[in-house]
Amino acid sequence: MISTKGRYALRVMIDLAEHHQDGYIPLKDVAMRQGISKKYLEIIVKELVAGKLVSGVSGKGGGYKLCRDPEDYSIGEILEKMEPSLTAVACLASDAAPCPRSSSCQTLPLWAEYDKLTHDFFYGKKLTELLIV
Amino acid sequence: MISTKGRYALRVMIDLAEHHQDGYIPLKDVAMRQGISKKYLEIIVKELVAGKLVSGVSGKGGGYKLCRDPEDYSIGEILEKMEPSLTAVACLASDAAPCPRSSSCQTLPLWAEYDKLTHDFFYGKKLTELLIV
DNA sequence: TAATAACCTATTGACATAGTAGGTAATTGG
DNA sequence: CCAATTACCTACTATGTCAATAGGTTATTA
Repeated sequence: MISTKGRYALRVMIDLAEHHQDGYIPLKDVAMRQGISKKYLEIIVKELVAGKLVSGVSGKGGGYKLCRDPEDYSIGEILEKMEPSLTAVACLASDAAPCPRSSSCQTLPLWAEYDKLTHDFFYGKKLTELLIV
Repeated sequence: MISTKGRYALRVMIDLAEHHQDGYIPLKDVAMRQGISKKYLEIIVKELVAGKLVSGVSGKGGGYKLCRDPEDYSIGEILEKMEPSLTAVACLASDAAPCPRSSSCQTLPLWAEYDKLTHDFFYGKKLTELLIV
């Protein structure tokens, strides 16, 4: 399941993309428009900054802004910054302990196939495909 | 994420399918072969029984057995019996509270499309595709 | 009739989720 | 130049889910 962090992050990115020409956007505005607590969004945007997806400037006239042009973001990379893993099963997560059954596991190929499907879907979709403007 | 319940349930179903000709299979045997605690499997199999996927018989000579032929099960229906929801976001779960933003939500179509992809993938796969025998 | 096996209720430790609270540091418009 | 604005930081917490474990009772038959 995609958590609120992933979903809200996507909405923040959409919001910033739609106001990309307006320079730095205060988080207050995004929170207002999206109907999400500003305090909670702070946590989320912090991770987006750490992931080099957006940049922030403090002080009056400051706010957040996309680092690149909106068309250069895929949904997949946004979600992967926020979710511990986009993978369907713990066995395939990047931080997974090696499983002794993996070589003989009859279900592993199924999960791997689904993982590829998921990855291709979300990395194939671009942020601009979700914009209204 | 698919939980252990879903993954173990699938392995139980595979195990029962591979021993389908042997009549009722004691859970002890399945637990032994799969390397999963029998106690935990009891919880899982109980739900499979409630979902009419397998049937159980008590007493000596008893055990569990698939209700239908192995080729008549899809992976999707097995997983949906065990997981609260196969859906990617809470908004689309069957027990979800109606969201006031749904009509204007810019991300909802994305989640819906991914949900369909997931559904089609897992319902398209059959249990027999995972068998060795 | 004793062994076997399903079936039942309850409990628990660990962890993740979805926030809240209250502050400090940086920057600039007036 | 300073007060308003805004990002940035650390910490805390309630709630719920997950992944089991524990200890029984009931049903069936070799």
